[in-house]
Amino acid sequence: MTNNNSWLVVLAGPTAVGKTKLAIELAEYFKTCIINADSRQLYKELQIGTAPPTPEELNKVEHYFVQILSVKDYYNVSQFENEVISLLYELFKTRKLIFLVGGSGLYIDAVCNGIDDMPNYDPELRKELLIQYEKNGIDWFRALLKKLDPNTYQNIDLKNKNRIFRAVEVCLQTGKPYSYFLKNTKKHRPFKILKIALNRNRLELYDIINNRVDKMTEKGLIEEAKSLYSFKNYTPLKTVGYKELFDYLENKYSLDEAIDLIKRNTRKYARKQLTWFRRDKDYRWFHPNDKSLIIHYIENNINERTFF
RNA sequence: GGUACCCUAGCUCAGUUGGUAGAGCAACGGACUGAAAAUCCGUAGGUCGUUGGUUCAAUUCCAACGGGUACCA
Repeated sequence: MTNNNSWLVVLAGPTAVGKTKLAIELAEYFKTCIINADSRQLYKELQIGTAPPTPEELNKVEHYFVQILSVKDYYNVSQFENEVISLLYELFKTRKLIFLVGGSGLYIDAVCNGIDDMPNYDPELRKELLIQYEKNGIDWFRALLKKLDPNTYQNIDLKNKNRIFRAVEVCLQTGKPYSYFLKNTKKHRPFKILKIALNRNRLELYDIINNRVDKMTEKGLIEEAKSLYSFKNYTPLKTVGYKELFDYLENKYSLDEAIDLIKRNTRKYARKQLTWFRRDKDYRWFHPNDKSLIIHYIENNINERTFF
């Protein structure tokens, strides 16, 4: 895979825009496989709410990283990066083009650029810090961060408690400031990358999202959420489509309110994804219906027509 | 038909003892390094129901009209 003719083609875009369908058509055309880059389609229990490829679709094209984990498993972007990269080493032995398809911007960037080497989080420490947080509030945490890592304190969003938590955790775990690990260096990849993003008219996208939520409830999303209720505090269940139904099951909302909230939060999520992909100027934008334009774009870039 | 109350941002509602107005949600934009479908930040948007009166000045007080809600007949 050290040759320069290996291509990773990224297909990104907001949820419900049509990535899955188009990716399968493209993979069939180029006779290759798909690596999923959607942080929630990794989990096998999330069958309905994350709109993973259907069994028929999975049969058409070889897929990787779809429903490989349990919601009980701990997982993170760094593991994803490492596992995808070693899989790519294998796959590029027999293929020249591979698709990376999904909507999780951070996961895609981790594969394309890499992320810095840092310690994993320590559940015990986090539990302890959570207790401190409840007791002392966010100001106490800010002060602690300022003491442990003035550099990060200067640069971080001090209103974002997840960021503060993470930085403090790394400092306490390693005895070194978080900023020591944060090098922001782009890793070299022994393959070329072509980035494609999909988008469509906003109202049309919202319409598709709203309809898809209705279809999910018809398919049994509520039952699925009920069956996963006992895992509601696990990270993978902090997901649009599930968290709202957990609140419904706790009588915080009516069912109708919960479903409206799922639609609203999915629309919001789509916008957040667009913000992420817009920032990266390497993306070339297409409408999901422009399949032949996309095929030309890929072929023009890779300069070859056979892929075996 | 009578009485009372209401009409302010796309929605739900604050508010101005008279000096042309805000919150939450929605909309739109942005940030993003082991929680990322997470977690945060910002922007815009109103002839304050209509018409008239009082006043230096009315979204605010008064009247009529229109629309709504509740109660009484």
